[in-house]
Amino acid sequence: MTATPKPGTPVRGSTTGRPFMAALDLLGRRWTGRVIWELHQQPAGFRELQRRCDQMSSSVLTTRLNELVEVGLVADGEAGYELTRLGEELVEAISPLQAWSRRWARTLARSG
Amino acid sequence: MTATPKPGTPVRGSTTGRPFMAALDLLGRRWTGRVIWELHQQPAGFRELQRRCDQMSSSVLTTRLNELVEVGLVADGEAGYELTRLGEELVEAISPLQAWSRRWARTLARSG
DNA sequence: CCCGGCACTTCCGAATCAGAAGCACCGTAG
DNA sequence: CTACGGTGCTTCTGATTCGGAAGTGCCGGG
Repeated sequence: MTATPKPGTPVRGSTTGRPFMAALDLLGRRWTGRVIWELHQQPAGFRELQRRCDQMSSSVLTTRLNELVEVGLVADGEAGYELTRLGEELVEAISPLQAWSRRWARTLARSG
Repeated sequence: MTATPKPGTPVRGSTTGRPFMAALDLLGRRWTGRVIWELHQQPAGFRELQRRCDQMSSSVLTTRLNELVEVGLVADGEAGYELTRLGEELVEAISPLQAWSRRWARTLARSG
């Protein structure tokens, strides 16, 4: 498996390991954002999470969960998988994206 | 090529086409976030952009640029490729990620 | 005409992903 | 005890996507 991107470690496309680049790399993997978002809505076990992510493949879900645990965004607790404090902070950091995406939809609807 | 994710269109992993899911899908492609970020720093032509993105492959850069133009985030102007207003708003929407990534780095450095 | 730079495009091997199937481990019911 | 359903993976195969080198066509200058 490809190395999980972490700040301080050189990642795909950046030899410096700048935290922001590592974050872009981590988020730039299929399903990563979605998994984080769903766990923010509600902690869940493996299968429920898989259902909520439109039946994403179990093999990818396994690797995503491992990656996210490894970098401290997700923990395996009593309620199943759940976001850590850091994970919740990430959700807050990308939550403006929600409002933006609605603007995007409106703009595209008018002109595209 | 896979369809470019757009709000209102069913996208990979979501039959509803909810704008936010489309945004997560779009950003969840390799290099997309980075390309947007670099264009925000400074508009650039194809080759300069490729250099600034750590020599990402030209084939992928071409498809990313086409996708981003298609969904109205990037335009091909006088200074080369540049973000549209919508694109700049997206950068603002994800800019909290910068501060977060630094917290992430500090936290991992202590405990990971 | 020749050269260099640019913006791609094409090709192919490698990495990643999707999807189905299967496995081992519970806890409960019989 | 055995059977059974649910869970969290793991494995496998084929499709998609990515990486990287090479090539193409189009300027503009000399």
